[in-house]
Amino acid sequence: MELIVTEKDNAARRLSEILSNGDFDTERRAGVNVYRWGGTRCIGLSGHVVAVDFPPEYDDWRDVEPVELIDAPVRKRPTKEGIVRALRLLSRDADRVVIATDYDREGELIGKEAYELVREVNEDVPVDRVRFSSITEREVTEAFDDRDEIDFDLAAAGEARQIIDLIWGASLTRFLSLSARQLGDDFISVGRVQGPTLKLIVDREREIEAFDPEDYWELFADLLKREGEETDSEDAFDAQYFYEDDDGTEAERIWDEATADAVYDRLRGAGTATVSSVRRRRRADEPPAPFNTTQFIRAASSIGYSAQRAMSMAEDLYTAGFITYPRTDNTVYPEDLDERELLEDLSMGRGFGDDAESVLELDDIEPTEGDEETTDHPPIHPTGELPAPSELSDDEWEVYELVVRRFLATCAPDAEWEHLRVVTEVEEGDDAVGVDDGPLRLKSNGKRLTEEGYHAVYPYLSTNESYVPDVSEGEALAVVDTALEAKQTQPPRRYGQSRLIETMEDMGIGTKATRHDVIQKLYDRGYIESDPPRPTGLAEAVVEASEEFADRIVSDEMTAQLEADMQAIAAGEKEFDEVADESREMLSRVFEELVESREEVGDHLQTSLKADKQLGPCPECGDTLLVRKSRAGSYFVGCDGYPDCEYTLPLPSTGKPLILDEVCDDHGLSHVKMLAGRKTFVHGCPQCQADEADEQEDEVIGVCPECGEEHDGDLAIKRLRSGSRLVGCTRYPDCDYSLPLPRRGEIEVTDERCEEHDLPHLVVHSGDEPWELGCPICNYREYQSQQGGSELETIDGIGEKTAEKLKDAGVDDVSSLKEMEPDALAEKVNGVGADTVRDWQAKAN
DNA sequence: GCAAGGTC
Repeated sequence: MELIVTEKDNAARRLSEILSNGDFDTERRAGVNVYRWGGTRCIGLSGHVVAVDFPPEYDDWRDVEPVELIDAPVRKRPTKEGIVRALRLLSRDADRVVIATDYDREGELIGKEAYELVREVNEDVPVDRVRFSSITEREVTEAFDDRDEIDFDLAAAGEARQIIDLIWGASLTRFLSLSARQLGDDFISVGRVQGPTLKLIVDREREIEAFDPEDYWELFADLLKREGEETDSEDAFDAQYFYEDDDGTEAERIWDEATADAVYDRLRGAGTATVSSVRRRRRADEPPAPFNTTQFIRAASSIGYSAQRAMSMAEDLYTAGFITYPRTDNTVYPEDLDERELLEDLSMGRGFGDDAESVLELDDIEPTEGDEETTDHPPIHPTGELPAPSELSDDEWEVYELVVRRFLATCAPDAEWEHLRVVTEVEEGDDAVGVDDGPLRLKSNGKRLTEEGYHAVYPYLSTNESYVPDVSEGEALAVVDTALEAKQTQPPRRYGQSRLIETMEDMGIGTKATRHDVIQKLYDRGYIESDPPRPTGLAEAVVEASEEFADRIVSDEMTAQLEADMQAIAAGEKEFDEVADESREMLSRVFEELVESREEVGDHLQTSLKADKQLGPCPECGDTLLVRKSRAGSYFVGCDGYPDCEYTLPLPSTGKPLILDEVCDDHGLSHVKMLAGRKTFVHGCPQCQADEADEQEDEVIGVCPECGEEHDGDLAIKRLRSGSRLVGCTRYPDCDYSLPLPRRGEIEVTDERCEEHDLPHLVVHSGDEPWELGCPICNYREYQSQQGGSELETIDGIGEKTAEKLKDAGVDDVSSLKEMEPDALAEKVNGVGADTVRDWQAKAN
């Protein structure tokens, strides 16, 4: 039997289709798909199925000095048990094995890992390596006719990366966490990629903080063409004062007020401006290049999606077969992509079908190309498989349409703009002051889209025009309005997520598949908050400590050096051991200094951590109020003087608190924002919230359905000290019956009553339109039924569709998921492996 | 409970 191993299930299936001429069977081994035809079996891995790690005796952070990790043994451990088991089972019976993982460095390493697993159970079987850059009939056939061997040098280059990342990352992460006594969930991490990324954000924040704004002035005028005596002020157009600075370059900003005033006096006194030059230019506006991951994320962010969310939707669209693989650097469509055929498929699509057809009508379709041409995956484009209307959520559809329209755009013609630049000279008014030796000049820039081109099918880029009329040299224009605007230079802007990813790409850190994950990790670690991300005090302290003692971990040089070393290993010029040992020595030197400064580093980190949580003075004892976390995991405000001072204030139960810059005038406490994705809201001053709740009387609206008959409990609208509102029993805490109410808006109790529950209908007044909440019990029931059946979706990695599939397999809640045998469940659910099930079960616990 | 890199 011949066994073919690919990097992922998807590739295994497509490869099998080609090699078997579409005639293959699918079987399941240990919960993993195996494709079978004739004497051949094909199995897909899931990327790396083994990981490097330290032996278990190094697991306890408190037992091991971080420095010991530098020379600790490193072993490989299976991480995808099911796949490893299936691979071993198949390898025993194989008389030939073919490694067909991706054609890149990481693919070579994944191939070597598979090779080692095969060797464990089968010492003699010959192992071939085939390389192809896209899974097409021609390339695959050629690759299988021309088999090669595994490139162990290339794989070793990848292994060097693994081990260096592990040793540096783990030892420094543990050192920082231990020195600041941050163990458990709140550990403090650093790494080769997250380090420089964090420094990028912190450096920008430093620039912003250090920024010293400068005053400047700009002058504007509205000009109007004089046509006989008729003038229409709606046709006025903008002009801006400019001059030539000392270098002879054009400048608009005037840096001192006296000059600005003097020039403005001249401008204001003028009634006429005479056209001194007219320049007309046509400019071609080429359609954008095909999408790689970074540019896709950028475009998705321009329509409002975070990097993480855009990628997760793209992955779903890919798994469902609607778009190509979303992790790619390639910006050149492969030769074998038939654009016409794809356009024909897309022309049947709702929403963009007509646009696809309009592109099809072109005589010549020549798609744009970007700078980067790689061979592993094509740029992201639609597959031509069209989703049915109900198959995608609104958001997914929006992202899908973006990918489709980007493809259309790359095949569409150039757009064309006409730029018109008009320079006018202003006649001096009566009380003019001679500030400027030459004439006072104004410029107007107009642009008009003369050919819509690709914009017709790709509406995501601005096509705003600015109006400047046809004028000729020597023509006199009326100055109808003038303005002197005082401005200030602005600090640099914070990086947005997509800009950050682009910068990481430019710096060469991370990969197309990991950059967005790294940013997510920075959020998870409490290093950045909000969007665009702002660094916390902790982040600043981590970067400062790293800069002082382990500069490499926050510098992109570490990656640059590593890349060079990996090249050398791959080329056979350096040995793996040599590179790894050099790196170990360098890390040892870092630790020599670090260990001496352990306390200093720890104190600094701890101080910053505390500062991130400080709200202001405690009204009881004058010490500091801090955001704290209860044992149960909920947040509250407590006094730093605890246990001497037991003052507390509650916080809302949804979200993670973020302390804002704004401070309450009455209590001197910082305002608090609760971060909870789309449900994020500003809580404000927690003391004010509590005080308002204390002042507000409960409003009785009916009888408690739980204890009313027995104990005369009433239902009332209550406001809690945490700011939330509910309908609850007046006998609380003896009776804890409650129904949720919205946080915002005034609640009106109407005369209309619910017959079933004998409660009044409620109306919520927030925003412009009041909305009918109705009977609170009916409202809650409806809410619950909408949420019903989706308890599984609370587990990270299970979405709506997967939950649906699990339900079909008889698993409809978390507890029955936990009871399932992973292999058995994987057998039943298509596209889900036993490892995934184990992963879910671990998360559920 | 560490990193970064694959993939889902």
